[in-house]
Amino acid sequence: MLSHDRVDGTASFFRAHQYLAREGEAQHRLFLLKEGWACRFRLLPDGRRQITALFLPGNWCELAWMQNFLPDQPVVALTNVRATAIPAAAIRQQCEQHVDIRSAIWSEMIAQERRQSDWIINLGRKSAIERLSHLFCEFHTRLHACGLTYGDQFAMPLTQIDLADVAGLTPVHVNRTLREMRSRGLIELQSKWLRIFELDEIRRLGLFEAGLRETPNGGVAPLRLVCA
Amino acid sequence: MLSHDRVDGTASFFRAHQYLAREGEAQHRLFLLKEGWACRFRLLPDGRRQITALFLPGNWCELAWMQNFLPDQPVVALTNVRATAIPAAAIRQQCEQHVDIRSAIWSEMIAQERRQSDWIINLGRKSAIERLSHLFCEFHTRLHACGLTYGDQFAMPLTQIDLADVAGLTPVHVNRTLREMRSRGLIELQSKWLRIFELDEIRRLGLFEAGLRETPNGGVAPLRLVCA
DNA sequence: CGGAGAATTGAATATAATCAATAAAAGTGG
DNA sequence: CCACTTTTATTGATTATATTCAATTCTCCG
Repeated sequence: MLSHDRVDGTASFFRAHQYLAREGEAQHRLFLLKEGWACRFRLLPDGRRQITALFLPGNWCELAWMQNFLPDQPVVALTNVRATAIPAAAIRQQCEQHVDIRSAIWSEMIAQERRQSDWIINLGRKSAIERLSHLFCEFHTRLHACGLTYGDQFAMPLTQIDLADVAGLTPVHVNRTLREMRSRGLIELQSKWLRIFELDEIRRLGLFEAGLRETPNGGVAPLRLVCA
Repeated sequence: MLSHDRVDGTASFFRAHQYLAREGEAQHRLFLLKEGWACRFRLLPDGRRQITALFLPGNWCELAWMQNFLPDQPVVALTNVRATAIPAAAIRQQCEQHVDIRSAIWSEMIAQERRQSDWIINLGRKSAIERLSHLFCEFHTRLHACGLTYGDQFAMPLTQIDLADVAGLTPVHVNRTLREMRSRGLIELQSKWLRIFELDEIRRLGLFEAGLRETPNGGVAPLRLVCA
């Protein structure tokens, strides 16, 4: 669909726990994730951590760096990560020249904002089991979009500590909530592999609205940038 | 700075509680707020409400509509609102043609995303008093940027119910927390007028990091679109 | 095999929600 | 401008959800 011959992407690899970006260190390349999970987070002075975004295969990390080279939050790999690194300037240039790239970037940005909005709703108004249910639905939808689901199951590499830092809970409470979900026959989670038995029921439970999320760019073809 | 002669903005007025946009109703104009506050929110089936964004004077409501005409969340005026309505198509066109407009829009988008990220941290990891403190700092910073603060005080039109729906708390708990803040001599809040006595202390308390937020566009002049 | 991080469970505690009632303030219409 | 209604603010008492502290077990990895 798109020719990106002029975008010189560099293959990059990160190991789990390795930083893709640090707070305040200029970042002149964006990463297009090919494989693995990463997250953006903030650490409060007393050690509390909140994950503010998850980057999954297909996602850009981070579009904001196109405009502002100084990340205000660190990004760290949660698993081994394979990505394509592309100079911010090159993307800007491509953006200038091609309508469809512009549109794709813009759509990705809006999708990101929408997920953030969902998280706000999650954190502000939902119980622990609702939050985790919603989260699992989100994972399923996002991974499904890039062909990484296998029916009702998929790789979910987050530890309970990570889940806690996403869902705004303590690891202990995440543990108990997962137990509850397991005992109710809703999910199966072991060895970083998640199976959702009752997707519809979990969607209801998590108040997940898939419909709206399926067309984040309102009819524009969901073009995905692919780099060399 | 910018000539916008080709952007035909229409003056629009809304009364408090009037909808600027409804979920699923196509929205072909964006609003540039001149005066008053509005919010975007989601209502859960059982009545829980979470406000996911606040629009203050100077803000666009909403940039996402440039790409996607169908809002996925309603926007309602919290006070009387005066705004300029501009066709999404016109903004897109201006965006295509002018680098500085493109840059300004992009910066606004990033600033919005950053505020959302802050809210996630707020909701996920902070206590009630920390959340409200952070919120008040955010209001102060945002209003200060458009000249609507008077020293340490400013108009803060949210009811305790609104505050609760922003901060992910119950109105009752907001009430008690405000009482606590008052009794500690941190703030004064009456008749929709907020005075912050100890801004530095409230910033510490709310874990508010103003520094990062002051330069949302990384050195690019903070150009603000002004319409006829 | 050994060690570190992760998962699990119990008990006690804390923060915030819920229920309920009253008081104050703001909006409405005559 | 005043009576009336509705919304908002306030407080107390009780309950619920989630946290904290602590200890043990399990898993993964080198």
